[in-house]
Amino acid sequence: MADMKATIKSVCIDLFFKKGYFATSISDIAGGSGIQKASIYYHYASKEDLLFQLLKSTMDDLTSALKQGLSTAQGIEQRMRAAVRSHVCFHLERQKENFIANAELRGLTAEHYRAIVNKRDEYESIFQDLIRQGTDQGVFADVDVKILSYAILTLCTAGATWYNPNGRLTVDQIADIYENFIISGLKQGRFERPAGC
Amino acid sequence: MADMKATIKSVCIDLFFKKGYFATSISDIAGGSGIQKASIYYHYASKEDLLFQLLKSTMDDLTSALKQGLSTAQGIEQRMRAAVRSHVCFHLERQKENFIANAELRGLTAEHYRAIVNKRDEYESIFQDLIRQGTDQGVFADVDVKILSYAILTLCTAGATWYNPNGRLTVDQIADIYENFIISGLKQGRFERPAGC
DNA sequence: TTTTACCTAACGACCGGTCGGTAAGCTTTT
DNA sequence: AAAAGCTTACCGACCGGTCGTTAGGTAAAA
Repeated sequence: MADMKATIKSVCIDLFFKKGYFATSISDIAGGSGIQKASIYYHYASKEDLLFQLLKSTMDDLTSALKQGLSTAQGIEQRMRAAVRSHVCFHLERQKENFIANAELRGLTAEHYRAIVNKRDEYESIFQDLIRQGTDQGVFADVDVKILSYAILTLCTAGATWYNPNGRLTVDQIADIYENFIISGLKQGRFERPAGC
Repeated sequence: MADMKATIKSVCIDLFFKKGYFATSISDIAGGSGIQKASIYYHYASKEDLLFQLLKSTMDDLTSALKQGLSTAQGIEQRMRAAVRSHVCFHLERQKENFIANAELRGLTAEHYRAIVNKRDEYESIFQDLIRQGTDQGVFADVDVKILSYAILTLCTAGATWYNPNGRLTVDQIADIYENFIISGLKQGRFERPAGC
C-alpha cells in the first residue's frame, strides 16, 4: 500500500463501523494496517485526531455533494428532490463513514465536536431554506420547518444503518422511494379535498 | 433511596445517555448511586447485564405501549395514526432510554444482542402489517413495506435525539406533525372519499 | 444464626501514548 | 563522486493509569 496514512484511515472506517470507536483500540488499527501501533502516531496525533479527520472529511464531502446536486436543479420541488437524492445517495454510497459520523460524535473533544456540529448545522440550514421557500411559494403545506428538516435528514440518514449493498434494491430505487415519500409529506394538505368533498 | 437496584438503573440511564455506555465506568455508576463500585455487583452480574436489563425493559414497555395504543383504534388510517402517536410519545417521554436502546446495542453479548433485535423485529412487524393492510385496502399508495416501515420508525425514533422537554413544542404537538407527515407520505396523493361521495 | 446490603482492598488485563532507536532514501557539502 | 547529514517511516519496549471484576469482611436486619 503506497499511502499508509490513507490505509490507516480506511482501516479505521471499517473498524469504527464494525466495532465502534471506543471498542476499537490503536492496536486493532495498527494490526489492520500491517504496522505497529507506535507507527500510527507518526501519521496521526492521537486516536481522537483519527476520528476527527475522518468525520471532517466526510462532512465536507457531504456538503459539497449537496451543493453540486443543487447546482443544476430548477424550481423548488425539483430542488428539494435533488437535495433528498443527493443526501440519500451519499449516505448509501459512503455508508460506513456516515454511520460513524452519526454514532461517534461523543468521541470528539469539545472543540472538535463543535467544529463538526457547525458543519452539520450549515448542511441542515440548506434544507431548512428549501422547506421555507417551498412553503412561502405555496408548493409545500405550511409545515414546521425545523422538525421537518430533522425528519427529512434523519430519515435518509437512517438508510445508512440498514442498507445492504447486495440487497433487493439499488441506491437509485431507494432514493426514488424516499423522494416520493418526502415530497408527499411536504405537500400534505394540498392533495386532500375539503371535508364534504 | 429505598430500592438501590432501581436507583442504579436510573443512574445508568442518565450516564449512558450523557456519556455513552463505553465511556461510563462502573465507578461512575457507583458514585452516582452513592455506593462503592464493588456493591454494584451485588445487584447486577456485570456491566453488560446492566445494559441488557435496561434495553430489555425498554423494549418490552415499548411494545406493550403500542399494543395498548392500538387496542381501541378502528380502521386502518386511525390504527396507523395511533401506532405513530404511540411510538412518538413513548420515545419522547422516555427519551434517554430510547436513545440508549438505539445507540448502544454494540455493548451487548451476541446472545443478548439477538434477544433485543428479536424484540425490535417483532415490534417492526406490527408496523409492517399495518402498512400492508393499508395498501391492500387501497387507503395507502402502493409503497415498499419494508423501507416505509423503517422510514416511519427511524423518523419517530430520531425525535429522541433532538427532543428538548423544555422546548418550543409539546409531545402532542410533535406527534401531530409526525402523524400528518407520515400519513401523507403513505397516501401519496390519495384521499379519503367518505361514504356518499 | 442466617441473610441482606454494603464495604475495603486488590487483581490482572488492557488502554492510549511515549521513548529511543534504526534502516533506507534523499540532499547537501566536500 | 563520495562522504556527511537530514528526513521519512517504521519498530520494540515500556509507562502510568484505568478498567471490570473478585475476594473477603462487617454490621444490621430478619
